[in-house]
Amino acid sequence: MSAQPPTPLASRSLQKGQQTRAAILDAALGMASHMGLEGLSIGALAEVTGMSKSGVFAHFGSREELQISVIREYHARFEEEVFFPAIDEPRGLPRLAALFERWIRRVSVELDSGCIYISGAVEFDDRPGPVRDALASMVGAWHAALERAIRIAIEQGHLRPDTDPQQMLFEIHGLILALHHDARFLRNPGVLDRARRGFARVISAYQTPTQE
Amino acid sequence: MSAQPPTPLASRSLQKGQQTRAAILDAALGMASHMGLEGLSIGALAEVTGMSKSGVFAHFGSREELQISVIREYHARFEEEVFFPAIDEPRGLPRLAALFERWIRRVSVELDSGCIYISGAVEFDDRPGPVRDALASMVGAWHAALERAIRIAIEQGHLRPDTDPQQMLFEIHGLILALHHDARFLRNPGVLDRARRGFARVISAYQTPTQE
DNA sequence: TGCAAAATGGCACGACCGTTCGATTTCTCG
DNA sequence: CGAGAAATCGAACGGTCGTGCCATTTTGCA
Repeated sequence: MSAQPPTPLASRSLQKGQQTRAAILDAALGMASHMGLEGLSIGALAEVTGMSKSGVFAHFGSREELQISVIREYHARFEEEVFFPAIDEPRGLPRLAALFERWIRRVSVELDSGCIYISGAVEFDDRPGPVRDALASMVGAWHAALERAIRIAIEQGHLRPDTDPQQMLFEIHGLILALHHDARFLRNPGVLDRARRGFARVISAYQTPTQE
Repeated sequence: MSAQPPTPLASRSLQKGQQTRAAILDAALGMASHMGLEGLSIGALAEVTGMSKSGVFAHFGSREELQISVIREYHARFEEEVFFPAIDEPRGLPRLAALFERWIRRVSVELDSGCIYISGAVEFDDRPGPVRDALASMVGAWHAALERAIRIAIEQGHLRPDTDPQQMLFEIHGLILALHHDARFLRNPGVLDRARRGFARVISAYQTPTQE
């Protein structure tokens, strides 16, 4: 839908269109971060980018496709900022800790605030359809990556062998959600350190009783 | 606004009006549980209750007031189902555990599913105004009640005296949010027991090292 | 340079929204 | 029972929304 050129000729004609499409997507991501995926409006998007409504519309074909594109774009940036840098860390606890540290920063930073994975999950938990499917797929991939990191930490002997990876992931995920809630809704300062302390407690509960 | 009669005469004229108002509010609560507070529509509400749009509208005066009324109604039911029954338990850990157990049931039950506190926090974290204020007030009251229960458990000697109540509340709240996320968005079964196990781990981390 | 294709703009449609207003029905109570 | 108040209805307004259609501009390539 976005990689193969539909016309047999003109193999590399993806210049101007893709460029403005990227600009629209960038604005859409900022808008969705503040107003949610359901708050995305083609009219408002046109106003921000200085284009006409139909000009914006033509790039996606439907509002739903726009929402899905925003989700994919968020996924790409999330990988870039959280997953890829952390995956360079040594296998086991260091990598898991790096994933968490970058995760909490991504969620709580004031700038382009708001995690679409979290707000989208609430918006679409009762709304079946392609948008929900795309969202669930991305969130599932991220959770699977985290679970993998936990399993590696077990294999490396950093965590107790009887650790339940899904249970541990559940508890870590809860810390992220509480961070998001308290930082963005309640505007509690210093909540980032609460998340870090919670993570340390989870780790210490599951790690092999070496030092101490 | 809802208790004192506005007219000097007619002291007990709150019969038919309040009755249909309650019916509307009941339908609105169910609708908001599924579509969110922003998904509340006066037209759809009129269709469900079999009234006219203006008939529904007249009971609240504005959509915002309707949303706030829904929040207050949810708060009342939350108190009724979670807070009041648990407050009868003995002070300390039993009471705290009862609060948590009723809380997770309220959040994860399939029927009129969806916690308005949670979905509302996401919807209004970037939207100032009276609705957000009302929501934050209710959530704040509930968190304060929980923190009080934790402090009592410390006083009773059930929890270690150096326990940070806010930190503990943060971690418990995370379990609830993760439960809500996994149950409603990911549709993971058995996630209720994950929340219970997480709570047990939090308790065991903060409780006084008596038995074992 | 010129031509086809891609990109964008302009305009209007139909649907739904919250809200207003005045008429009408229904209730409440002396 | 009857008067006055409360509750409800019906229709309409102004607005925003996503979307379709067609003219126009811009782009990219032979």
